[in-house]
Amino acid sequence: MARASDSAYERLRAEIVGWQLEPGTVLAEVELSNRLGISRTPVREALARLVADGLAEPQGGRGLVVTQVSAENVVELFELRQALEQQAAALAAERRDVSVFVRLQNELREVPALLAEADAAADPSRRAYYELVSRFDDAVDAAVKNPYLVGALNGVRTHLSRIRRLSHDNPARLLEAAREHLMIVDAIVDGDARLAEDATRVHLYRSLHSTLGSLDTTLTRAAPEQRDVPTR
Amino acid sequence: MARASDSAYERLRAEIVGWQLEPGTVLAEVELSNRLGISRTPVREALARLVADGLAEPQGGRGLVVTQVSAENVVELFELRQALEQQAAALAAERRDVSVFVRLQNELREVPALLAEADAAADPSRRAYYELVSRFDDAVDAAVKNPYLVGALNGVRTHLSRIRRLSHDNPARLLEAAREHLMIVDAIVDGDARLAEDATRVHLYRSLHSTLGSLDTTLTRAAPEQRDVPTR
DNA sequence: GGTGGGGTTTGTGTATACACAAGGTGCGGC
DNA sequence: GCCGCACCTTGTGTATACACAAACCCCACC
Repeated sequence: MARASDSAYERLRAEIVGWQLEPGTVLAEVELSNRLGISRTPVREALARLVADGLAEPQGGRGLVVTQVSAENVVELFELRQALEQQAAALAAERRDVSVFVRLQNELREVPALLAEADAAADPSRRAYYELVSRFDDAVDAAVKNPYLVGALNGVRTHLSRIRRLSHDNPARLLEAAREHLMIVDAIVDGDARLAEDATRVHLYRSLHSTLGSLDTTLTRAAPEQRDVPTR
Repeated sequence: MARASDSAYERLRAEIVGWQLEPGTVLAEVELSNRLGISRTPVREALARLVADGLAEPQGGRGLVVTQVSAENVVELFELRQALEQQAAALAAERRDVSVFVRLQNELREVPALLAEADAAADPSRRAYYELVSRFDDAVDAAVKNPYLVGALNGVRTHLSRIRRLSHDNPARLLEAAREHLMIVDAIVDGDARLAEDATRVHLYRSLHSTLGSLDTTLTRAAPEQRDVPTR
C-alpha cells in the first residue's frame, strides 16, 4: 500500500515503544516531516494511526503528544488483557493443533536450564525467553483463528511492550512466568478450555503484580528527569 | 480537531453501517471527494479510520472496499464481544453507582408492557427498547471506567450495529432479551461480579443464536447477487 | 507597573498539482 | 481470428501551496 507513510508509522511507533519518544513529547507535523525526510501528508497518516493505536492523543486544542504511562494505565490495560487472553486461551484449547503446543511444552520445560546456565540476568537468555513467549503468542493467535480477537490482542501487546521497557523482570519472576506459561500450554494440549482460561487468569494476576511492583520505583523515579532507564 | 475529515468519516461510517454502502463496494478517493464535496486529503484520512475500524479493507493491490459480512464474521465477532462484555459486566458489578442501575432495573421491568401496548413489531416501541439498551451500555461503560476496555467495546458495537440491520429481531426475542438484560442489571445492582459475568454469557449465547437464525435467510439470499465481481 | 488588545507567528486543515504504477483497451502482427 | 505489445487511462502516493485559527508577545494605555 503506502510506502513512506508506512515506514514513518513503523518508525514512530518503534520510537514511542522504545522510549526514544517519551510520554508527553509533542508530535509536530512539520518537525517530523523534516526529521523523517518526507512531506507532511504521509506524516499525518502515520500520526492518525498512532492516535488509533492509543500511542498518541490530541493535546488540548492543538497538536498531538505521546500518551502517558501510569500505574493506573497499567491496571486498566491488564483488565482488557485479561478478558482477551482468557478468551484466547480457552478458544485455543478447543482448536489447537496439538503438535504445535507439544513443541512449546518441551521448550518451556527447558527454560529453567536456559536461565540457569548463564547468569540469569544476562541478556541473551532473557532475549531467548521473550522470543519463546512471542512464539507462544503466535501459536495461540494461529489456533484461535479469529481476526477480531487477534487484532484486539495485538493492540494490547503494543502497549505492553512499551511498559516492558519500564519494568525489568527479575530472574526469579522470569522462572515463575515460565512455569505459569507451561501450565497454560499443558491445559491447551489437554484441550481443557476452562483450565487454560483459569491458568491464564493466574498468570496475568501474578504478572500484573510483578509489573506494578517494579513499576512503582521506576515510574516515580523516572518522573522528574525522564532520560532513559539503563538498558545496560 | 478536523472538520471536513471528521464529518466525512462520520458520514461514510454511517453509510456503511446503514447499508447504503454495501459490502464489496469500492471506495475510490476521487469519487468520494466529488460526492462529499471535499478534496482527497480529508477523504484519505476518513478512509484510514474506516480501515482501522475494520469497516473497509485494502482490495488486492489497489483501492479499498467495504468489508464483507458473513455468518463466520458474526461468530468471530461474538467471541470477542463475549470476552469484553463479560469482563465489563463483572467490573461494573464491582464499581457501579447503584442508583443508576436501579433506574435501569425499573425501566427494564416495564419493557414487556411497552412492547405489548402497541403492536410489538411497531417501530416506535422497538426504537425505545434499543435506546434503553444503549443507555444500559453507557451505564456499564461509565461504571467500568476503563478507556481501553470501553474503546474495544465501541469497536465491537460498530460492527454489531451493521449486523443489526440484517437480522431483525422478532418481538418474542426482544422480550427475551429484555429479561436477560434485567438479569444482568440485577446482578450488577447486587454487586455480584460472577453472576453478572455469567448472565452476560447467557445473554450473548442466546443473542448469537437468534442473530444467526435470522441471518441465515438474509445472508444466503444476499450472497449470490453481491456486486463485487471476481477481480482475478 | 499591570493589564488588555492587536499584530505576528506558528501550526494545523484543506486543496491541488505532480509522479508513478497498474490495469485495460485497442491496434497490429502472426 | 487470436494473441501480444504498447499506449492510454485511471487511481493512488506524495509534495507543496494556501487558508484559517490559536497562542504568544509586544506595545500602549490605564
